[in-house]
Amino acid sequence: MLEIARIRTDKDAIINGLNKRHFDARPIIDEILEKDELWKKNKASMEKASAEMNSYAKEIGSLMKEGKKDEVEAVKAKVAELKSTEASLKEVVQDLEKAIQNLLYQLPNVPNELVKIGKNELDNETVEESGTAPKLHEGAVPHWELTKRYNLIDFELGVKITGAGFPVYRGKGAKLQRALIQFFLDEAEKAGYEEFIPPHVVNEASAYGTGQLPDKEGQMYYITEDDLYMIPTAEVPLTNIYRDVILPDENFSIKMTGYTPCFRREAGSYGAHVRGLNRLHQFDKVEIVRIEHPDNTEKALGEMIDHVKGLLEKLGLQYRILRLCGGDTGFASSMTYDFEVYSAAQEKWLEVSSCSRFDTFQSNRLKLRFKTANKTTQLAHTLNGSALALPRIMAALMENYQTPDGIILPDVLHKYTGFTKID
RNA sequence: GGAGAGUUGGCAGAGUGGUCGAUUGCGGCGGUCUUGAAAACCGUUGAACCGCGAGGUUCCGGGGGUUCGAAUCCCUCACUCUCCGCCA
Repeated sequence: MLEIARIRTDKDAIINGLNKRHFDARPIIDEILEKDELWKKNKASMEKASAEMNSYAKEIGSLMKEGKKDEVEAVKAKVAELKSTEASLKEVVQDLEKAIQNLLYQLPNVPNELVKIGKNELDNETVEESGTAPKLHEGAVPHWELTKRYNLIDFELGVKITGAGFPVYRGKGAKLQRALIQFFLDEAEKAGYEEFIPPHVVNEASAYGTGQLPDKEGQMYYITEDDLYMIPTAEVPLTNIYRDVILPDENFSIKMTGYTPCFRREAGSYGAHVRGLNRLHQFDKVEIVRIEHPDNTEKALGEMIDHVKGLLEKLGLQYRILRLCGGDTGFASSMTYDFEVYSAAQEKWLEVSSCSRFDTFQSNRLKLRFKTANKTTQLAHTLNGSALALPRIMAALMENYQTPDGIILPDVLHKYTGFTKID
């Protein structure tokens, strides 16, 4: 959520920035500013009435002590009028606050200056590309054939137990998945991230804190009986660790990681997009989250990108990095880099990671602040990225490392899996 | 699931209708003393909003009510703890 103070001072910059998303913010911002002016006016009158009432109340207090009953009655009469004035002003003020809040919720984050104008994924810029596509043998097949051939993942069994999009991993498939999680967590720890195992369901306040609510309500599984949401990513519980926190000074750089399953309803997709591991309702992911001083955000994002690159290089997967255009950048993000690995058998790029900076968009909702040198409070910056999402990594590993004799795993995984080959 | 007790500032913990945004202790910060440190002593120490400022308003779990006046009384919701039951 954008800060109202920033809208007051930087109106034009915000409107221009949001144009890069093809989002016309002007009508909303004009309405916000108009209501904001009214709010200030009414609030000032209301506070003036409150101040008068407070002083009368004190006066009554001292008159009571002196036992001047009749004078008390006279003062009470004066208060009665003020009270109804204050009550009606209060109603106006609260209505305005609610309306402004609702308008603010509609504004996405302002894209970073590096972000290019654009409508959708076709306008994303490729900023880096590594290696070349592996040459597969004659008769190479997509991962959904391989999972069946080697009995690694049973999609039909998941349908029986739960429904589409909830695969059952078994045997070496389950082990490979667990090995990758362990590998990713170890690498994150080496890079200085503290590991957490957070709750997999969160309350409403947490879902608001990171911006899943109110914009993406339909994306999350909702447990009505207890008013809880199943997490769509570890970003939600991890970032919310710092909800309503004021860090004591400016010297901080908080680095967290966590493995969790992620639950997404993902309504409205079909066909090849959801085939096999390409899109699931439940999948595993290791997430990295950072809370940074605004001066350090750019550097932090760079480090996260380098970390993800390192993982993909160790796994020997060809990848490319995209800087998302305005229209494709997530609602809360000011800049997002997507990592895609090349799936040789499907002959297409699969998104395996997304690293984003949110600047103050999340921290404003979270009330995540730090104390500056001169004792004021300032909003911190939040960032997060996948390092990495498991299903498409699994898919790419299986497809790209397949041979006529089986799937030969990259060296780095051997100590985690306990086997080198799936056949 | 049943019964009871709670929720106050970074923490501990007072406060049951009127100068209470809140006694006190610890912690933090500044100072005196000291070669330095500790101890002792003195001072200081929550957040949000409006305002150039002076200043004002709001916040004692959330919401609502009673009252001229609420941390304090009433209603309601949430959460925490204790005991019992059930159970990994």
